[in-house]
Amino acid sequence: MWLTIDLRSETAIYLQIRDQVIQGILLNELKIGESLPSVRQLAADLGINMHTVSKAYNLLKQEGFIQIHRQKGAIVNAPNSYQASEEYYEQLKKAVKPLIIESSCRGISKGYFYKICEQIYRNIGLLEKGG
Amino acid sequence: MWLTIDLRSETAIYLQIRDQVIQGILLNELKIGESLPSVRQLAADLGINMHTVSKAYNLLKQEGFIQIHRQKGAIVNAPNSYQASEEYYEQLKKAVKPLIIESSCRGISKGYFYKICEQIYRNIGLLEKGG
DNA sequence: ATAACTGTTATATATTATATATAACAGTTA
DNA sequence: TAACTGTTATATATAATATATAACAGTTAT
Repeated sequence: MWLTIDLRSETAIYLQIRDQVIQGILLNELKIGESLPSVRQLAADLGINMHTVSKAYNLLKQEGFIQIHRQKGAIVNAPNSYQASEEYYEQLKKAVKPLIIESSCRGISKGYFYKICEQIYRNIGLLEKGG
Repeated sequence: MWLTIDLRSETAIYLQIRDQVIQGILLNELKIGESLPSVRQLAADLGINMHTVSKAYNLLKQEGFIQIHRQKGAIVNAPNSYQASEEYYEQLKKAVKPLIIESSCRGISKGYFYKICEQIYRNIGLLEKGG
């Protein structure tokens, strides 16, 4: 299973699932039209409650990443369904800003911040399959 | 007062205070050795509870940004007290990574992501005084 | 000395978010 | 008919956040 969770993490379980599904889509581990495990199946695999998985799936649906069919289950959407919107740009800015402010305050230069980002991008690139 | 809070924000009040104090330090609105308002004073100004302010101050103390003296109040530390540590680098990476992953998944290129960061850095630079 | 101010501690309460536990429902598929 | 979907409902537990009072111990100004 490509999905793992950390029960001791400060990040809520349903958000960990959400983030990893998004990562799976980016890395092409989850392809367009592909089905995610059923809420019961994934919950059993991870040893958590069904409703926690359901919460993650519904969030992903609300954000456009997947569709949920009553019978077919959760299916990965095409990229146009979750293309960055103006609203998302603002949300992203609001999320990045305090990180830049604190890191700057702690003496991390712009160049070094970008270096850290480069590491992350490189790390994603290495994981990415079939470009 | 240079500090404002948004009660409807998803960000906890005590974290909003923390973030703005850090921003104040970065922008030199708060100088080394300068005192922050007392917990009671700031709470009254913001129309919130004393303990919420106290929680923010204690977090800032724990992170090295300020010192708290029983009588003198909360005093801004010198930069060496909150210089980025190896632990902080890891924390920063962990915070930035999901943002890069989601934005990439939503079709935002590395170049555009940096453009957004540039906007933020420029915005900070414009606000910065006597840098 | 007294009053006014510090941060701290303690106790109690309320709300919200997160997570779990069961159970049942309605529809599909084998 | 049996086994599987997501969904809905109800109930409970825990933790985080925020507030409300009250008191304590030490400093500072009057």
